[in-house]
Amino acid sequence: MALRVVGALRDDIVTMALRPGDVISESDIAGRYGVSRQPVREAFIRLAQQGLLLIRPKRATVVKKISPEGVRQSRFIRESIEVEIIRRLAGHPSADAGTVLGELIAEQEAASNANDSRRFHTLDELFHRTLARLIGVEYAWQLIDDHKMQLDRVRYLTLGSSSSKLAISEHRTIVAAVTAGDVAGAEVAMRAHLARAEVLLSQTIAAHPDYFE
Amino acid sequence: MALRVVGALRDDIVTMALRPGDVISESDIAGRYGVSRQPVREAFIRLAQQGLLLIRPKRATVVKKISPEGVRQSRFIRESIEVEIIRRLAGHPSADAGTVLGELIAEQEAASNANDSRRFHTLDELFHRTLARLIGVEYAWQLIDDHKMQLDRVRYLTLGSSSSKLAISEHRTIVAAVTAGDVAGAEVAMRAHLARAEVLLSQTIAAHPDYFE
DNA sequence: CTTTTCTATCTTGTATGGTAGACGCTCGTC
DNA sequence: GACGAGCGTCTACCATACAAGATAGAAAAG
Repeated sequence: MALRVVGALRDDIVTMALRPGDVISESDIAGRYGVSRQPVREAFIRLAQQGLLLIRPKRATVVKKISPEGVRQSRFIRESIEVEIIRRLAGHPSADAGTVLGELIAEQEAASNANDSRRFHTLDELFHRTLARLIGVEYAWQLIDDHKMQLDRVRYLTLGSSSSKLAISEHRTIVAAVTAGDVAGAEVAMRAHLARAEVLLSQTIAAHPDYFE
Repeated sequence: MALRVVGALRDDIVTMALRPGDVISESDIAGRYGVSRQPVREAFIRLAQQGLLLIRPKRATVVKKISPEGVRQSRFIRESIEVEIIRRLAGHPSADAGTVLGELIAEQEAASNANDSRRFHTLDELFHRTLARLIGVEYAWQLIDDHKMQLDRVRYLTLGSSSSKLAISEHRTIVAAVTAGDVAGAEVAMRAHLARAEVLLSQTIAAHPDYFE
């Protein structure tokens, strides 16, 4: 089906198997997956709406280059929402929030010690998603997830730079502030945690300038 | 073209010409607009991704009913971002921000006195969009715009209840806090401004229960 | 009268043919 | 040698035809 093509292409894009600037035609992808052009076309439309492809009518369809400005604003959106989440969470600290988050951090430490960066990435995402779930706005996280694909492409380029120990430490600081009901402290900790991605971006741009616009 | 169908259908949906629960088939719309099924189909995909349509495979396509939970979380997203915007704006008050916003409010008052609710709505949207533009995150507003369609459907159901005078007053309070560099005050004012939509929602649900799920 | 099964007719999904537009290359001209 | 016009070839786009699934209603069996 068409959805299968969507998933396959999205994976290829975020894992940089399809690199920014690559041109892909409907016929090309259709032949590669053994389907007709129509499902591929619909997949293109979906991915274009998600900002991964750029359809230039009657010309070609290219994998969208990463827009530094877009990444910056995606970070702004994420920081706005995550800060609001952490403030509400610290303002009304639930009983089991600390335990649930503590268990997640423990698993993250295990993954970090095992050098399983893939699993650590999953747990890190789950940590932030759990924060949203604890105040009942998990749907809001789905929104972040869509825009996080842009950030994930950058993150994939900098996979080896495992600063997982630092991230775990920051997670602990955040949880501590939440359980203590320290709204201002939780906000500061969350902003600091998210701010680390800023330097990553400029480093990545310098390392792969042709992937950006 | 297909984009024309998208625009027409989106307008019909937010203006309640197509009501939640209505079933629309590709052939039906295709015949109505004098085009083939294919462009209509692609329009359906786009609108489904925006949460306005629900495509049930091999069954039918229906105008999605308004999800109260979805509206609630859309409001959460909007409040998170707008609060962050107003805090940054109050923290670094630019010189001409006060004048630009003041002119917009003056226009709003003119539209309100003329009972031109359509124009007032446009100006209200422009006001918030300008706030985003002033700190360079206009793209973030586009994101809100997508999710605001859900809120706009609710707003359209309560069109006559013109509380424009109150909105203008709140706008003035927000701008005053921004120009004074009062971060906390601006945040409080913005939250109060956005919170008014909450009672609107429950009222609307009671008035049109069959439009919600 | 109730229940079950089958069929007619909807729907969306897929495949294919044809169309118009944009690009690049070749050839001709200055 | 440099530049410009014309043509071939690529693309996304649209229209049409076919296929597969799902539902509603009628017909038949209990």
